[in-house]
Amino acid sequence: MSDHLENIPELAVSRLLRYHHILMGMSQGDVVSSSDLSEKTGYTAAQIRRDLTYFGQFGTPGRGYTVDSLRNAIADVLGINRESNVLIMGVGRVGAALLHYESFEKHRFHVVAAVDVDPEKVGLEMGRFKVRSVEDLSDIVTEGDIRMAILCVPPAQAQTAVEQLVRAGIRAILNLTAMPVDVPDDVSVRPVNLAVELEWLAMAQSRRGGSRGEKAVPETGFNEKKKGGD
Amino acid sequence: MSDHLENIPELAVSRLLRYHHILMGMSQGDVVSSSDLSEKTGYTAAQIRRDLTYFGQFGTPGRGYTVDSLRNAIADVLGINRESNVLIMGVGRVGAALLHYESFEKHRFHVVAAVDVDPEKVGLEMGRFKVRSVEDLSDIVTEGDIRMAILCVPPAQAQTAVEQLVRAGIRAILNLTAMPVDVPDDVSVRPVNLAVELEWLAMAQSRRGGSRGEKAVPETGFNEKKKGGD
DNA sequence: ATCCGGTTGTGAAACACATCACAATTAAAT
DNA sequence: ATTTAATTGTGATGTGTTTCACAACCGGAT
Repeated sequence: MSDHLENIPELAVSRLLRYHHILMGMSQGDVVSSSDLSEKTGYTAAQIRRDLTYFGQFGTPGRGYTVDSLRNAIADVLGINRESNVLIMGVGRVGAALLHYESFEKHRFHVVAAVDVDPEKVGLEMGRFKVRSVEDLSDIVTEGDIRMAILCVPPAQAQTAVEQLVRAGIRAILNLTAMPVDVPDDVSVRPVNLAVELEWLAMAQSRRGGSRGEKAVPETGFNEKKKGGD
Repeated sequence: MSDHLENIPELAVSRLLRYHHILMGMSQGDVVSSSDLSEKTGYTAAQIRRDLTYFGQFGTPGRGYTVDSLRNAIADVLGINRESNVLIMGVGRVGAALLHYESFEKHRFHVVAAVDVDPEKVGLEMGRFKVRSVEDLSDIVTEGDIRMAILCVPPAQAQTAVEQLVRAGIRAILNLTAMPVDVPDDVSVRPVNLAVELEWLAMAQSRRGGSRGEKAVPETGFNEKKKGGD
């Protein structure tokens, strides 16, 4: 059983992440069928079952899947079944907001440090954190066993900040600045740009206006029915 | 020329949005070739050319595409070639941060109002806005010709807030709460969940750790090479 | 005028992915 | 035990998407 992530179709991987997320919101003991998941996701039941066969067999015919074990199996194959420490780079309005964000913990991400260049901000108490200086970055990263960072600096400083992060040992960066950044091949960046997200909505809007009613905006950019997802 | 959005493959649409975004960051007069775009996006040059053929012909052989006209053609077919007014629902830490966010304007999104339920917050001056009461929502939406909203209320209030928005006439909602919401079929929701974005990074991490070096995290969840996105 | 490097646009082939439809399996009821 | 209703897992099939490879084209140099 249990093929590896490489052999699973890209599109299936994005759905698996979605299933995982939904399963997290269900009570562990429950049983869920492919058609239950179908309703919640908008994907067909057959597709969901097929997605799962890519890496094993988890269901019992006639009943379905137990939430707990299925969620666990997916997390295993996706490689997200572990804790991660996270650092917040830049405690402007956005960074400060994230320091109070609570849903990271549910997903086993632990925000363990906040860093800024501005001497005015270094030393301030924000939420349960004391803001630390970017000069101590390497130490902070090492001591805290941190590999991921959320980048919330002003766009103009994005590239500089990224280089500091990489030098300090960070391997994965969630880029919330509106600025694209370059990184070495062995570092991952995931950009989140709210303006682009609004473009998706604008597209959906014009689609409706232009013709008859149509599907809602897909989560990843692909097939799916309605219902907001988080 | 110029087929309509319905006939363009879903996956191509998501790439087109990406091209559009990149072209926005280039000087209007310049000429860009499919291989230039290939470098910037990680998609193959052939695929980029193919994507464009779905709705017309814009290039000149031997030279490439003029940034301005290509960007415009893409915006037209995607239906995002117009201004949109946007409302911010909930001015907690996140909502307040967005009131100062500047890159919306570049994408022709105009934040024109901020609304909250909390009487303590109503009337406050934030950025260039005076926070208004959720009770005036319908009026605000009508007067401001607003069809899109960014939802930044606490998760527990998400569904209620969405219902208020829909009743007031909002047709598209960017959901920044970590809570899935239900909407009527004629309303679009686009969820943005930072914890899920971190999961993507965690996946990429474990992929590297598990074997040899590999691709960076794709923007939409699919093929692409390296380089941070915006 | 002609050549030449560079690039587009696109049939055709290859590939990836989704859907269909059903045998195999199970838990529960009788 | 046997039946029943439900649901999984998967060959086979069909559709959608990407890649390949190259003719047609353009602008500039000679």
